[in-house]
Amino acid sequence: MTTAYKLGGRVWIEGPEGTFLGYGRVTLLERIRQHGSISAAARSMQMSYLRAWKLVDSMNRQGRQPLVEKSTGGRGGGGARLTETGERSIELFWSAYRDFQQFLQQRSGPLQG
Amino acid sequence: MTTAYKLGGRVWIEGPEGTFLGYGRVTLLERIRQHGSISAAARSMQMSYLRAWKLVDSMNRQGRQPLVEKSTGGRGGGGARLTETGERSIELFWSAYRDFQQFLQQRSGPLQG
DNA sequence: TGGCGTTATATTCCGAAAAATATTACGGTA
DNA sequence: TACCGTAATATTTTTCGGAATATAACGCCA
Repeated sequence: MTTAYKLGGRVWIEGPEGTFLGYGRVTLLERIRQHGSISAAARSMQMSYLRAWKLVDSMNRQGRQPLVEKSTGGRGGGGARLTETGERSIELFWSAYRDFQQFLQQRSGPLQG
Repeated sequence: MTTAYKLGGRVWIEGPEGTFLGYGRVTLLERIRQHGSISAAARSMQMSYLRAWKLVDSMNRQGRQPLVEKSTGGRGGGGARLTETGERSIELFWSAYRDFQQFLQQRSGPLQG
């Protein structure tokens, strides 16, 4: 048996200012849903709060409506939660992502180098 | 009319040590064919010779056979030319690349965010 | 034998991106 | 009013990949 090559790749959804949704961004959204705050979500995936905040900000600015609703102060210091748009965005990306993975799988077969 | 999102992405062919063929690498191969040397190819695409040399080395090591044949010294200082494997590798990548572009195009349509 | 332009390789330098750090604002609660 | 943990934002520090620089080896030719 000889070495097998395979097709690799990445996909993302592009918005007005570049990347809108990608693997990392959507994973972050899911963590926010799970943990209820940007900071807890960031911690849970070894991401700095600053980076997470910027990603959320970028997504909120590019979405037709905000994907994440944030509140500051109050009991627990505040938090963040997904909007309906946020939920739909997650689905939107994973759907395209799944199709892409299938494409990669199928297209890896005919790679006779 | 609302803002249109579209699907973006990249593909590459993976070999034993990671990326084997990608857009930049294959473009480099074509430039080597065109110019007859690694250094001239690199210059023609604003790439440093060092970087170009490393890419060629990586491809040669990962291919079943070398993609680029190099000679040192002599009239003109030496040079480089594509092997038959190199030619076939270019085709191999562009073929997958074209299919991927088509996938992106088609899959961008159903992006109703 | 010296010159040329290439391949080959080591080493230093640099800038941009990421990480780390610091500070302020916020608004419930005790 | 003091405290807490968060959001929000500015600033400094670190890291790391690429660029730049330097040098040797090679082999033909004048």
